[in-house]
Amino acid sequence: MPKQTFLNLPEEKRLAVVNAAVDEFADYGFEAASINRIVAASGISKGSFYQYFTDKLDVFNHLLDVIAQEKTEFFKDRHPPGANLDTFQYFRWMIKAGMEFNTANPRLMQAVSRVLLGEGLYYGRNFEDQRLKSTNAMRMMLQQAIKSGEVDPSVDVDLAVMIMETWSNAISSYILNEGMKQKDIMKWVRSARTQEKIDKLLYVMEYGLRKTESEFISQT
Amino acid sequence: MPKQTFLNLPEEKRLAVVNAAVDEFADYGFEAASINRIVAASGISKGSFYQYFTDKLDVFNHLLDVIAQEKTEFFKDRHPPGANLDTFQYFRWMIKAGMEFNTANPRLMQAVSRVLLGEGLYYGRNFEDQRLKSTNAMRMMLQQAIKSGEVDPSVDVDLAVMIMETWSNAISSYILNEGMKQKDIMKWVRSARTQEKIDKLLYVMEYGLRKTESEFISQT
Amino acid sequence: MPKQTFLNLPEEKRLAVVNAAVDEFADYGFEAASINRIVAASGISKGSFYQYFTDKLDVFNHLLDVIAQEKTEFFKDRHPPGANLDTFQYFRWMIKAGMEFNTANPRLMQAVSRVLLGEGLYYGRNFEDQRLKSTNAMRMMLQQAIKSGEVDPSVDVDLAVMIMETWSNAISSYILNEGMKQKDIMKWVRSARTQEKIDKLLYVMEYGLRKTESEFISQT
Amino acid sequence: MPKQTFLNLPEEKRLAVVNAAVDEFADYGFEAASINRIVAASGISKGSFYQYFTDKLDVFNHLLDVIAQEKTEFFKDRHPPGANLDTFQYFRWMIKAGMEFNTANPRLMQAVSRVLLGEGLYYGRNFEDQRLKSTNAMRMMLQQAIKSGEVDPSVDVDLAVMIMETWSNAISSYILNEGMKQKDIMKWVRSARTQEKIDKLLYVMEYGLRKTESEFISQT
DNA sequence: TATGAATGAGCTTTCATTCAT
DNA sequence: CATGAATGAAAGCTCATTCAT
Repeated sequence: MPKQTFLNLPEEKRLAVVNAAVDEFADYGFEAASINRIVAASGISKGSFYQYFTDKLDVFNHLLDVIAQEKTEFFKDRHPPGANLDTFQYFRWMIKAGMEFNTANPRLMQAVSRVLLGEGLYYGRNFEDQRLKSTNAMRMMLQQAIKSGEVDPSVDVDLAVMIMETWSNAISSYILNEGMKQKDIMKWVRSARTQEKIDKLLYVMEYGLRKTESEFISQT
Repeated sequence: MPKQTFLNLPEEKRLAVVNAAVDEFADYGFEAASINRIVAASGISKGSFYQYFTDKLDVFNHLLDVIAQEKTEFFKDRHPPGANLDTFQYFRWMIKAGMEFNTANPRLMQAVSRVLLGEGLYYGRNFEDQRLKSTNAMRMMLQQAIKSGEVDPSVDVDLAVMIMETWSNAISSYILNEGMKQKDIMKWVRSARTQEKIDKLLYVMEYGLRKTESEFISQT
Repeated sequence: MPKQTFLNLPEEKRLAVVNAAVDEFADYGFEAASINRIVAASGISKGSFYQYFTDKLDVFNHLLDVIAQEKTEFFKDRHPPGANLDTFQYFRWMIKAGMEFNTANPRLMQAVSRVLLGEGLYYGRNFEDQRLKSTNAMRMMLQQAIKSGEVDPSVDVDLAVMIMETWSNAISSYILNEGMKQKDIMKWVRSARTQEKIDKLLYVMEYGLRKTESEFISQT
Repeated sequence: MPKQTFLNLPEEKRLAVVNAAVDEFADYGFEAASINRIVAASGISKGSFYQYFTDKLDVFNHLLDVIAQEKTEFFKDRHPPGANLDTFQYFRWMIKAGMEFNTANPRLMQAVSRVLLGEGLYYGRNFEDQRLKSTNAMRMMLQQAIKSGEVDPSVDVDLAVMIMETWSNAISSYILNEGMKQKDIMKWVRSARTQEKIDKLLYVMEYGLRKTESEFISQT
C-alpha cells in the first residue's frame, strides 16, 4: 500500500519505479533486493522513495496490486469459450489464460513468483492473505462445481485445491524459467510443442483427479 | 568442499557451526544469510570461519555434503519392502522414505530446499549438477522400468520425470512448511491423517500417469 | 572522476578530503592507502566517502585532476622568457617551472609521483594514458624542434624522449625527497646552491644530447 | 637478518621460501605484500615463518642478502676487460655487467628494485645504509680515478655520483620493465638492438659528464 | 513535495601474529 | 623445531533510513 504521493505521480514516473522494482526483485529476490539500486534505476531520488513507500515490503506489495490491475484489464475481454464447461475444462482454460497473462508480463510474474514461491514468503509471515485469496478462488470454483452437480460431492475439496495449486505453480514456473531462455517467449509459448507439453501435464492431473474422485479423494 | 581445518575440528564444534549455518540459511536464504550471524551463533571467530570455508557458497555446499552423509547413514538399514515392487510402488516407497528423512532433519532440509528451490540457484547458475544428478536418477529409474517391461514404452520419459520432480518437491515443501508449524513434527507426519493425504497425492499422480501411459504421454 | 556530490561540496570540506587523501597516498602508496584513515582524517563518514568516489582509484584520479587544475592556474601568468628559445632552453625553462610547481605543492606531487613512479602503476595497468600524454608532449616538442631546424634531424626521438623523461623524473624525485627534509622547502629550492645543482644536471643532459645528435643518437 | 633456524634449513626449503618472497614482493610491492600468500606459496607453515623471520621487513632484508651473495658468486670469475680502463670505460663495463646480473635474476631484481626505488623505502626510513653503500662505491670509484689522474679533479664528486646513480637506476628499470615483457629476456638483452640502445644511453651520460668535467661540474 | 547529502551499522574478506600441541 | 588453529582488527564497500533544504 504505497502512499498517496506515489499514486498521484505522472504515469511515466510511476512506471519507471515499478519497472525498476520488477527488475530488482526478479534479479535478486526479496531479501537481497536493494532499494539503492531501485532508486538509481528509476531515476528518482532516495528521499522520494521514502515518500512513496514505507519500506521494501511496501514496494513489493505494490507489485501485487499492479498484477491485480493488469489481470482485471487482461480478463476484461477474455471469457471462457462457451458456458457449458465442466470444472476441468474450466481449469484448463484458466491455466492457459494464466499462461497467456504470464507471457505478456514475464518479468513482473518472474519477480513476484520468485519472491512468493522461492523465498518462502508465500507460505511464511506475509502474503498469507494473498495466498488464501488465490486458493479460495479455486475452492469456490470446486464447491460451485459440486453444487451444480458437475463434480462428485465426495471429493476432498482441500486436497483437490492443493493439487491444483501445485500444478498451477509448477506450470507457471516451467513457463517462466524455460520461457525466459527463449528469444521470443510469446512465440515459444504458443508453439505446438509447448502447448502439447502443457496439455499433457493437465491431462495427467485431470485423469488423476477424475480417478480419485470416486475412489481416493472421497471424504473419510 | 570445506578446508581440512574444518574436518579436523572436534565434532562438537563442527556441529555448532553446521547448526548455525542451517539456521541461518533456513531463516534468511542464501543471499541474505549473514556470515557474521553464523560465527556469532557458532561461537567461533570470524577469522576461524575463513579458515574453515572459502566463502558463503562453501558453507552451503558443506550442508549438501552433510545431507549426503546423513542419507547414507539413514538408508543403511532401510530397504524397499520386498523385491517385486513396480515403479510406482518403488516411487511411493522412495517418497515416503524421503519424508521420513526430511522429518528427521527438518531444519537442514528446510535450509537447503529453500535455497535450492526458492532462490533460483537450483535452476540457475550453481547447483545445476546437483539437480541433474537427482533428475537423472528418476530418469534411469523410469527407463529401467520400461526396459524390464514394467512401464509402457510409449511414456514420454522427460515429461514423466518433470511430473515426478514437481510432485516430489511439492510433497517435500508441504511436509516442511506444514510440519514446522506442528509441535511434534514426527508425530504429525506419522499420523494417519497426514499419511492418508500423502497417499492420495501419490495416487493422483500414479493414476494420472498410468492413464497417460497409453493415451496421453505417448511419444508423438 | 568523482561524483557530482563531491564537486557540490563546500570548498572547505572538499579540501579536507583532498588533503587527507594526499597525506595518505604520500605516506602509504596506493595499495596500502587506507580509506578508513582518509575518512577519519577528513572528518567525513565512510558512507559519505562512497557517495563522493566510487573507490580508491577514483580518489587518486581526482588528485590527478587537482594537479591539472593547479597547473592551469599556476601557468596562467608564467610564460617562457622570450620567444626565441631553442629546444633545450625551453626544456630547461619547463623543468624549472615544474620545480617551482612541485615546490608549491610538495605533498600533492609527492603523493602522486610515489604512486605513479613508485608502485609500478605508471608503467603498468592503469595510468598508461597519463604517461603517454606526458611523453607525447615531449616527443612533439622534439619533433617540432626538428621540423623547425633547431635540432639535428638525425636524433633518435624515442631515445631522446626516454632520456628527458628519466631526467625529469630524477630531478622531480630529488627535489621532493631532499626538499621534504628541509625546514623551508621554497627557500631551499630557490637557494643558489640548489639552483646550481639543477643547472649542472640539465647541462649534463643537454651537452650529452647535443654531442649525440650527430654522432651517437643518429638513426641507424 | 633472518634467524639461525632459517639458515640451518635444507637448501630446497630455503629456496622455496626465497622464491615465494621474490614473487610476492615483485607482484605486490612491500606494503601490500602478504605473509599469508608467502607461506602458502612456499609450502611452509605460518608458525615456521615466524620462527625464521621476525616480520615482513626481515624477509625482505634477506632478499638483499641473497643479492649480495649472488653478486659475489656472479663476479667471482668476471673481471674488467683489461687494466687500463678509464673511469667511464669502467662504469660502462660495470653497467653492462650489472645488466647481465639483472638478466640472470630478473624476478629477484624486479622485486627488490620495485620496493627500493618504487616504494620510497630506498630514500625513506630503512635501507638508507644499503643506498649509502652503493653510492659510496661509486664515490670511491670516482675519487680513486681523480687520485690516479684519470679524471679532472675539479669534478663535483657528489653531483657526478647522483648522475651515475640516476643513470644506473634508469637503465636497470628499463631492462627489467621492458625485458619482462619479452619471451626470452636473455636473448633480448644481448640482441644488437638492445645493446645499441644502452650504448647510446651511456654515451649521452659520458659525453655530458666529460663536457661538464671542465666547464660545469667544477667546484665553485 | 522533491531532493540528495549524511550517516553508522553492517557486509564479506584478508591481515599479521600468537601459542598450545 | 614444526605446526596450523585461533583470533580480532582492519580492509574495501553497500545498506536502509533520516532530515535539512
